[in-house]
Amino acid sequence: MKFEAITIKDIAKALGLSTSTVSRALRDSYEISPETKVKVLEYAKENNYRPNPIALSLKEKRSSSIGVLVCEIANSFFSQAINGIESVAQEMGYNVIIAQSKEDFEKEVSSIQYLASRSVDGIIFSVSAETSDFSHLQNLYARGMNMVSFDRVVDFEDIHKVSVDNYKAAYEATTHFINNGYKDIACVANAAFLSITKERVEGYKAALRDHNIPLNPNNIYYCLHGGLLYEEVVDIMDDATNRKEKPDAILACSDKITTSIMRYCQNKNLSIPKQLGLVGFSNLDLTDLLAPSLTVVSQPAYEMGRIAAELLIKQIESKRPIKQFEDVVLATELHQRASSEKR
Amino acid sequence: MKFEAITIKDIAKALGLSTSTVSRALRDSYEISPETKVKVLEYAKENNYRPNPIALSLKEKRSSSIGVLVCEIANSFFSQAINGIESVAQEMGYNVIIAQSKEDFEKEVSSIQYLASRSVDGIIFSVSAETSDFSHLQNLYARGMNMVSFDRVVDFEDIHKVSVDNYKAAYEATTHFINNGYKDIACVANAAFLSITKERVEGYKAALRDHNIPLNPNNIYYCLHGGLLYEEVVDIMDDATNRKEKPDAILACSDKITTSIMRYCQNKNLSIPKQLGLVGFSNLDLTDLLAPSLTVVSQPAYEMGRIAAELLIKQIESKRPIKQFEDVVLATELHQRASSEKR
DNA sequence: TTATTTTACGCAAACGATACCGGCATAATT
DNA sequence: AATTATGCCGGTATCGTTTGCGTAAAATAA
Repeated sequence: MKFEAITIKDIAKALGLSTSTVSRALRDSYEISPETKVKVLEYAKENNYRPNPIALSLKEKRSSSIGVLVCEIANSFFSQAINGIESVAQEMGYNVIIAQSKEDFEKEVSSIQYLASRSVDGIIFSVSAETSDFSHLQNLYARGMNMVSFDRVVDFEDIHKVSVDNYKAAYEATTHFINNGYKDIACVANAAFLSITKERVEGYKAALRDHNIPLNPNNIYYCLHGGLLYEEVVDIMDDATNRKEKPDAILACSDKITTSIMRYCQNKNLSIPKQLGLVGFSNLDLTDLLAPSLTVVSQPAYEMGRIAAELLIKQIESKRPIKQFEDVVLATELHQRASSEKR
Repeated sequence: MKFEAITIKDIAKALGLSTSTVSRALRDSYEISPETKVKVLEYAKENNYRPNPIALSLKEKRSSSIGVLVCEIANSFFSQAINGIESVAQEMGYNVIIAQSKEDFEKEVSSIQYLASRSVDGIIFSVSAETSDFSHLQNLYARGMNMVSFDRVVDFEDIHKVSVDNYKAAYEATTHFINNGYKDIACVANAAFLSITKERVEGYKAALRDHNIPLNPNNIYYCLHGGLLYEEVVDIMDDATNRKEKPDAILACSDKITTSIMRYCQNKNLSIPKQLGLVGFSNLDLTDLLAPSLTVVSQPAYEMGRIAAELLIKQIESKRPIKQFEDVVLATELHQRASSEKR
């Protein structure tokens, strides 16, 4: 079964005109008589004519679509960010093709290949937790694909970046713990390669340093799969809670990690915040309803998506190569709740 | 700036061959000598040749892409369903274009227009809460677009449908309330037009009837915007909790409605389940961590997405028009937790 | 040697839309 | 009356790829 749309040729045949005349009539060219225009326009409307975007893409060498690569749609941060991207894309006449890496390097490479071969006009990407080699992205960028790095940014020269101040976010969260009387704060971070991980861990370390708390290297944990696997978090928590010197608070550096830790604590009957304080990075809109209500660092995901899309589309539509590259860094918000209450 | 990919023409020119020879060599045609094939293949590989899918689409009259229309990506049910759709699409060589209606009729119409004009090969759709007129969908289907109705299904003749047994889900949830000693159970449903709303309300009514509980019409509430607006739920809850005869339990028929009610209760210091029992339809994976842990009806969203995508792609690739239309109805799961504990 | 088949390739049309080039009427100008 | 201008429209190439058809050269058969 196939969906057969009416073409300019059909209109031409039906009205005894040439395709060029019909094309010009539809585009309201001055070279076409008003009567012919009316005839064509009426016939087109009656038969619900829509120009074939594929033919246009082929001719114009652009597809009016942008690709988005994220690790996972079913993640509040990314779905909100995609919402932002979509809203801008819609306004500007682009459509959005989404690809997921599932935090898997191979899948990221093939997804990028896929987007490029689907002739998107540009790509907004956030790298997977497994990605330490960026050549697939760098090569594509070098070959002229329009790209904006987003959230988990890469340090290419001359590329638009949109992210949040992860250093400050972690610094504030850690300081919040310290101010509330926590002494031995652990940090469960994402994969070590990621920009967000490095920045958050740095912020965490800096906060300890500035408050004269010695850093215990054992207190820093990394999740190679970004917490996508529950077992990953279980192993870490087993270690943390069975060590000689147990941490009294945990800074969880991603949505998944945060909820996994909460689930672990529930399963093990560890009470938050009594036995363990918890602050998590999360964009879920019901963290206030959790037991206990969760102190979170939230990111302006929708806004980040909008900005990234605006930068990308501006780049796509720019006549001359862009010289000035933006490094947009937005602020996060710390919502203080029960999970990190004063000791 | 534009991303210029290498074409078959470039290869032909470089090797002193014709485009047809190159094309056939790439497709490993028997008409091409082994030496030429090797030359072409090597050159193609070195220069990272990828066939232009747009040109192919134009020629083949198919785009190898499917459209998905949902009300909202940032909704656990739909993002899981999209995951299912994506996984099948990937396997079968299709890409997915997502459009959101945001529960808005106008936006749904324009999104459908958009998908159709983007020449997708088929569409999986779940109608918006505002949609009572289905002609935009029916017309498109009549004109030959491959379509699968999903979740919030429509009652067209001869169309694949994938949904859950909403009647039974609501029946079981209501019965669960009754068995736990609740007497006056209200139902906060989605927009009245929706198939899921009708079925869930019917299941709710049937459970009451079967347990000889008289139906109080005031106990059925509808959310025109599907709970997307918090105020909508506030108005309903204000009414329900200030009536003379106040319900002692609420069946919340969507994710958003459920969390909105929880938030309302928290704001108003209404204790769940002491003052008000709550069961909600939800696909969030942390409802067990809420305060109180939430009794939910969960849907096999991923599986639904997979099935819908399989049906659609089978239909797209079928040579002859499909005669046999599936009406797949999957089972939901009731997870009993604290929010609906025995009175 | 001649006739026939096979091998290996090129030519050109097609998909839908656009745009340059050109042409034929009729009208306006000299 | 001859020339120019203008209004209106058609022919055709183009984007990248596939494919049916045609054909030269080579290989085989007669």
